[in-house]
Amino acid sequence: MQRTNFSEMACSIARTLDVIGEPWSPLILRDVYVGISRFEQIQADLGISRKVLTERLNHLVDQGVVERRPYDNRPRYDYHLTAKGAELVDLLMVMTAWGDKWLAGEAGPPVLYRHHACGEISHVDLRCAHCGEPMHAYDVDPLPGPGSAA
Amino acid sequence: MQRTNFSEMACSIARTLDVIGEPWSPLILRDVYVGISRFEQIQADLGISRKVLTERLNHLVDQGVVERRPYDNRPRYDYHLTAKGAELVDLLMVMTAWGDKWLAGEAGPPVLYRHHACGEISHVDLRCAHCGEPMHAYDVDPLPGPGSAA
DNA sequence: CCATCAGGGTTCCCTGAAGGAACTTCGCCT
DNA sequence: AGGCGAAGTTCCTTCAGGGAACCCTGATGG
Repeated sequence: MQRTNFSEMACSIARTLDVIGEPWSPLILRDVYVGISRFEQIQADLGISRKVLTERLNHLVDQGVVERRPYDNRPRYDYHLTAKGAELVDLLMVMTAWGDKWLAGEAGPPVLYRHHACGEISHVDLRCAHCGEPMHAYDVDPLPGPGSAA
Repeated sequence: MQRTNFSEMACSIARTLDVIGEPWSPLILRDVYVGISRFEQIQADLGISRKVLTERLNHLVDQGVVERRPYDNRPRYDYHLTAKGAELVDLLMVMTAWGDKWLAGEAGPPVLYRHHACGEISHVDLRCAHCGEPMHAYDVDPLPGPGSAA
């Protein structure tokens, strides 16, 4: 995607974008997460160009969020999330929650999440890791950190 | 960014990407959120091309996540988050948390969040909106919803 | 034992978006 | 009247995405 290399930016958002910010990457991650794990399956599911899919998968593997595994004696591989990648799914769940709320379409969401603990179809809510209270845009003061140009 | 129009995909992740998935958009949102709200300021802070910044801001305004306001009698404008945009900040906080954890760099994060409720510099954790228990990748079953091709 | 098949890519060309710098516009300021 | 500064706009060049065709490898099958 970006000509500009975000990883130089000393910003966690920018660096995260450098990992999954390229076009298609979040959708590829979603597919891998829900079990669409083979090249052909992902390509067919997303309608993505094979060239771009190759590039994205290589990049995700390089970044350590996805793992390439042989599943046959023949040269056949599938892709699985690493621990690092599994935590990126948080991002997908937040995108899903926001999209469901603000952009709800006719066809409805393609992925529903049933929460093991309560058994309900639910969505995520953000809490403070420290005190457990809700933590959204106006529940915090954003403070310029060391890497800020502001 | 994408030639392919994600908004057609009947997928909340894809539709969300259609709003803030283009290169730079999340970083622009971050700037607006932390108070870097004028065209020149954002351009200088990010080093983004003026052309692309214009396009992104127009798109964000069209999507209703950012609002353009005059701040002078002269033709001067600044940009502010709408309610829809403020909820997108959730996404930035999750990206920050993930990036801080997995991609920590020398310079450290550019934005720190101090939580009003507890006064601590903290980060977000995802909870089930229904039962309040932790909700991450392997705490849920992703179920194919109506829009899925799987 | 050669032909076919299927998965997983790679190569090629074409188009369109990002980068970058120069130019424009509008209204204040002196 | 001339200059300034914010906020764009225009133009050109370069590079990444789309799409289709091609390639390679190890079964399988007649």
